[in-house]
Amino acid sequence: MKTHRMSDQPCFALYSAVNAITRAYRPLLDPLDLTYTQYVVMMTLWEQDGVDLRTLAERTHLDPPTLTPVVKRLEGKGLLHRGRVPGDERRLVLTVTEAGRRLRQEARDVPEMMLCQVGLSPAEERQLRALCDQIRHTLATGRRPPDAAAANPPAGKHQGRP
Amino acid sequence: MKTHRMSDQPCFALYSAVNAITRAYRPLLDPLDLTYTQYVVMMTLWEQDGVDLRTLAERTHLDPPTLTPVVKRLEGKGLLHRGRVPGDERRLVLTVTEAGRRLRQEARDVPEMMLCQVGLSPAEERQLRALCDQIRHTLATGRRPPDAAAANPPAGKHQGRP
DNA sequence: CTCCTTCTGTTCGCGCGCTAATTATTAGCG
DNA sequence: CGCTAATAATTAGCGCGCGAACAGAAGGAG
Repeated sequence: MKTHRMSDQPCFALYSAVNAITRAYRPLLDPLDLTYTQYVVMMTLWEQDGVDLRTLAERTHLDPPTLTPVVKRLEGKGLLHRGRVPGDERRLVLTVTEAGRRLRQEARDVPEMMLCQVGLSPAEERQLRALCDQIRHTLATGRRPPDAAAANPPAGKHQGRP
Repeated sequence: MKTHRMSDQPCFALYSAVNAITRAYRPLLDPLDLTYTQYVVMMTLWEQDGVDLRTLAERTHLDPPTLTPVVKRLEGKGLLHRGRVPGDERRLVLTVTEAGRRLRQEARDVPEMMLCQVGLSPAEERQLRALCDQIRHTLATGRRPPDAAAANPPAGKHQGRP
């Protein structure tokens, strides 16, 4: 019988690391009056706004029911505008306001400060990002990406689909 | 100016991967009537019970205010007992019940099924665990572990402490 | 013994993150 | 045109995860 110790589980390591990162982000984001999720949403909209809620959900990998209250709070802070597509009253149009663009300048050093706090080398960052993206992709599609399947055979016998 | 695209941020990759993992765990844990956090707590107590809340908090890397309602729900399901140290009414003693031990058998395949779903090779698992443990340790102690500091110089100039 | 400090656990308040159900609007089809 | 199906967003309900404030028991100095 294998160990099955909690500390040996990669998922638990990930889970604990993310909790630690969220704690570490708080002091950086408190001066901006943002939570980490709100920061993720703003960062996504800074890249490209004028999108609807579903598009935002796909780009953040979050669900619409999670995002609805988040964007409402961000609208309440005056950082974005929740409009509707003219001609289709169902679809939202999320637009960053002038205040939201100003906040972008205040937040411009956050990613680099965060990277330094987690203390990874550039090579380790790339490794970690690749592994996490692979996990997310595998779980989202239900199978491994074809290129990784050849190079790195998975561990056990409980394949999700044969 | 560097990219600062959301998809380039290792922290965002971690955050999204953990959300995906939590979603993936749900169908595995629903038959056991456990959430992922409850599963983590039970797994930790299966390793060693008879501990107090602070010890459980250290081993799960969670806070007492998070764990109090979790262990109360687990007690409500009859999986563990919340007693007090005789002679020190402050300290809890968390003990797995007979039903809790039975659940351990039902849950014995969960870790392996989970590992297969995330689709990592054993080597990738080790890499990921090492990176996550390093992040958590760095953020918890405020500096990098001495061995890693020599081998992998960190990226930028915003060192938390000089 | 009494005050005061320390330690353990709990409560409070807020913001996610998700599933399921609901509402409102549009598209499609006869 | 009118009915139905679809689509987009929201609401409802639950369980974290955490900082801050609190309650109560134990320990220690005078």
